[in-house]
Amino acid sequence: MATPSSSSESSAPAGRRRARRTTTLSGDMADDFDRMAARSGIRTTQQRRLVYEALMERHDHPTAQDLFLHVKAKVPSISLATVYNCLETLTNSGLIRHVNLDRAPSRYCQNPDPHGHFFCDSCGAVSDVPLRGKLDTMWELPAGTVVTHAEVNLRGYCADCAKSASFENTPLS
Amino acid sequence: MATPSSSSESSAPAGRRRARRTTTLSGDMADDFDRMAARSGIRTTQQRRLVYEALMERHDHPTAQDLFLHVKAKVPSISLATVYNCLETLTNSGLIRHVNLDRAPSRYCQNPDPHGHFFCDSCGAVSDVPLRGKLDTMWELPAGTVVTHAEVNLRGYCADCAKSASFENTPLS
DNA sequence: AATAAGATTTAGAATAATTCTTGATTACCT
DNA sequence: AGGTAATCAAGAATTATTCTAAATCTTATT
Repeated sequence: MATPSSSSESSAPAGRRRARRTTTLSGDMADDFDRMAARSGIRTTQQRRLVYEALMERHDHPTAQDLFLHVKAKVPSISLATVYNCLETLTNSGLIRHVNLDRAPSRYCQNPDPHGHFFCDSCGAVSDVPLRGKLDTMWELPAGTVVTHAEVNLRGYCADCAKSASFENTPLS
Repeated sequence: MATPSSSSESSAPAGRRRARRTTTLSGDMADDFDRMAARSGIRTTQQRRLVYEALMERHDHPTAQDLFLHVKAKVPSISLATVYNCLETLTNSGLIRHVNLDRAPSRYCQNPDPHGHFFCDSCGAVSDVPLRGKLDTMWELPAGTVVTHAEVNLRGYCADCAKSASFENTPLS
């Protein structure tokens, strides 16, 4: 009732399996989610799919609140707690990443591969940062230590802001 | 009235300048704080000195609450908000460091030099981690980006815990 | 040493992100 | 299709941290 299907299902190419799909952008993305969810051993619920898709649409590392509003526009019955639950499940399954800077509201990252994050103190932008070299060559840990999660967070001024800014903080090096 | 001076002031060796010292461990450490505070341009209050000293006594990255209880044992009038204020001032002055893992209570680090932190998910220990190489060679940022703060947080199992543990999480690599 | 001005401290209230609780709904296995 | 455990919605609860206002302290200046 809420979401009219944009094109008739019968015109879908052969090779597509599932039929009922209430709300989504492209069937491909939804299939992606279902496939990854199955591989991760988590249940595929509509809420998880919507939260996942909402995050995949964005490269700006939204907060749970951001995603909640976005998803709620399509499915008004969703609750913020559910968005938190979905994000936790997706994070634990390795499909997305959870990003924290200081005690600001958590942000979420669509890119599950190892990388760092840069936070611009001037414009507030958050961006992915490729890391040079293999993770375990970057630090020295006692033999026998097992590292399951690594997090690299940088703060400062992005190139655009740095040009015009007189920053109060001294650069690191 | 509250704090009797422990020794007569007149017997202090020449070369010492300041006189009144209410509560401290060793004069040396207090002098350290006063010197560093002066260099950083912050006021030297008794609370800041006590919080600083409490942190310097420990290598285990205590929380604000931990430090509050420790200092309160000596100076019962101190408030938790003051401990937070002092820690923020000391952090902003670069005398100590603020450490966050996920959304657990903030921890504080006595070592202001660049290094990372390792959190053991089994025993809860937090330890400093030396970083190999210079910071700005570890990641790739667009030209012109200014980095003022860098944070490396690792999570997993310390050598002791890893020996006996069957961990649920897969190691990173 | 006394004074003035502004910073800091205290105590408790307020904030806000996140988690918890409970009953209803849903996905998935057989 | 039916049974069962997982998940969801709604709102209350939690809790680390920040804010507020009045009192006190630090420091620079007499």
